[in-house]
Amino acid sequence: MDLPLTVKPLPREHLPSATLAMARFLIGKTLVHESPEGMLSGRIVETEGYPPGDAASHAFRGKTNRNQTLFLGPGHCYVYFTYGSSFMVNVSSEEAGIGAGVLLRALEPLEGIEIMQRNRKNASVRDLTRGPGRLAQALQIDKRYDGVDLFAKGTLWLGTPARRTGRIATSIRIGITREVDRKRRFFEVGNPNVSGPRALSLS
DNA sequence: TATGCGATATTCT
DNA sequence: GAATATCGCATAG
Repeated sequence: MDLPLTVKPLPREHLPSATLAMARFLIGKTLVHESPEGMLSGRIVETEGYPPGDAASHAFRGKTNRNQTLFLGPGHCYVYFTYGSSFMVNVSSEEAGIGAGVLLRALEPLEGIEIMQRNRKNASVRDLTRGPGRLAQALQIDKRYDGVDLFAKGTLWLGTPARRTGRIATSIRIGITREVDRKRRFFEVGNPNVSGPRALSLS
């Protein structure tokens, strides 16, 4: 299965300049990893925005060794490890010097499904990239990619939509303990690869 | 289908 | 030393 011809690198200037606009914008776009084993790609179907001043953001308490990628300017890949088992993939989302990001929570697998299944033993196709930890494992994205510019020539990049994007809805975010009422989660309505409780993915 | 719980390691306090 | 932007398995309904 080849990458649809319509998928090309996304021009950096198409990125909205604010975090929540970017979180919505990224729904339907393509995440591509040209891994040593082959092409791995998926449609982004679920994101969460963590804008400046958000107490749930890793950048809220200022720059640290871990979160410095969030301060690099729009379009950099912030990867961190959590819960002793999972990597999380984010896109930095504000101008250089301001820490903010968009968490990529779920993909719809497009290309390299067999490789993804090898990476994630015992997972059904639906579960390959449904959830932030799962998508990172399926696409083999780890700490080595922290700081990568997703709009520069490289092996990890953002592409144009592979097909038309469905309706987008919002909800509160998942797995946080602060600013819990903010509706900063975005998802493609009805897509089976969207993660989280069913009740959060309706409307 | 829904809910609950333990595993696990890195970061920050 | 505590907390964590989660996952997968177990159990119950």
